[in-house]
Amino acid sequence: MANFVEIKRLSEHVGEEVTVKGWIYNKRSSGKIKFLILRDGTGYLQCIVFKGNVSEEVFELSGNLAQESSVSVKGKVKAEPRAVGGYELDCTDVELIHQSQEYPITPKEHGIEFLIDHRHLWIRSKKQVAILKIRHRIIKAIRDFFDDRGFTLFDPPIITPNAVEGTSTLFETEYFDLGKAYLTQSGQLYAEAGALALGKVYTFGPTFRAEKSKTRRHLTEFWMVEPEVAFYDLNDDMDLAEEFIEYVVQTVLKDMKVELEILERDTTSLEKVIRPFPRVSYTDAVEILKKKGHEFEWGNDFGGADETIVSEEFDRPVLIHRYPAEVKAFYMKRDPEDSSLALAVDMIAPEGYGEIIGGSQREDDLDELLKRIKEHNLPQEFFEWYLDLRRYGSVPHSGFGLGLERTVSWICGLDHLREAIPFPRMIYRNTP
RNA sequence: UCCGCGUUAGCUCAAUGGUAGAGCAUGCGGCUGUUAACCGCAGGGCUGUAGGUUCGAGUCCUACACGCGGAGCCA
Repeated sequence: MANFVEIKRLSEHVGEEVTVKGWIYNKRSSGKIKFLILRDGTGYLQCIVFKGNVSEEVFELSGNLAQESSVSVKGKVKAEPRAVGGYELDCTDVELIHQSQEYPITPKEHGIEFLIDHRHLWIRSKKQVAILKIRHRIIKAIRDFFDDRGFTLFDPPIITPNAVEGTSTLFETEYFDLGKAYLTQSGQLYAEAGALALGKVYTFGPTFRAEKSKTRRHLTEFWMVEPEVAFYDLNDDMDLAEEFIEYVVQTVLKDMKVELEILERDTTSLEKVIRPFPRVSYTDAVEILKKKGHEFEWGNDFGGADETIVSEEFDRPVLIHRYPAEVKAFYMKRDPEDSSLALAVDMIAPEGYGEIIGGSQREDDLDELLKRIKEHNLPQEFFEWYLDLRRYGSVPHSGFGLGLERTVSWICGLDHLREAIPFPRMIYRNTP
């Protein structure tokens, strides 16, 4: 047991003399009294340094502490409604661990360019700490959800010899004597192999897209969860996605109230994320667009603006299913009732956050899949192992991918994905 | 790749074509309950780069660089 107390546990020590270690978040002074706001990653604590209660040296030191200096403070814990967090520390001693140099991120406003240049320090700020804690809670909720339902975590390779979907551009690398290799853009094909081995699996890891996307909804490196289940059809897949999103959102609402408040997130929209979610076919969604006076030609894929317009019809995430096969990936199964449609589903988050889930029932027929690979001009030799899954006990199976940062961004109410991950990787930035 | 906007103090921003300014941060001083504390004083500038127009350019024009936002693509 360490010899200091975490700020979030101070309520258990009212009246006691304790030691707290942390960093100077801010300070104020008024003659013979100084207010040090300490942060330690678990919370914020107002430390009172009265002249007379401490030695002359400690009083002077308290006035000279630069922002973000690290200190160890000793004092008595008091309940104090005027202080942040409801408790404060009546200091008897302040020990300097390290005097900070002039800290670049001041308590005033900063521009995004400056903040992102100082991302390694920016993550110490109150809102960023709240976001990163919510991100962690979301990750845990995701893992709990699948673990509790008998899924096995199945880690796909990150280095792959070929494009999974063939549509996006990939980060390329030389792989010893074997020639070009690529950073994965999806673990899905491997998850399918896993599902036929283990029944229910999910992958959870980083994926990479070298597309020159330059929007608030894109990162070049992002985390994705991809469940894949044997014997599930598209409807089962949608049921799973619905239950999953409801669980994640409601868990965060329940456990992360303080952080959501720090972010000033209006949670009324999140509170409505309760099953069942509306389900509309692509064709119906096109009708919604037309009805609202937007020009749209059946057969095109939805853009971000189109998604938002459709989602505004509903008060919770909406599932759009059965897209034109033309705009979807080669591995998606065609709708037996209309072969021009793919058994695909996207989930669109409310409030303009766009697509957070993309999934489908997979093509399980060998000949159909061979035909698609040819149509898409994909190199069949790279897919032989994938085709084997259709040669040896093929079954209907389905899955989806959830973008972690988009989910974090939506739940936290962020206006850009770059704040949803500790160190974002974007087209014109790979530092810090 | 395309379209739009921007670049002035460490940071956030002002400044009719006519002497370069404020707040925060920093330093010094004041204040016994502050809440992005407050009050006083001080230091701090090749106005992104290179050209051009003009008696005179932070301001107008051209090019370039960098950044931000959006489109396409997608999670």
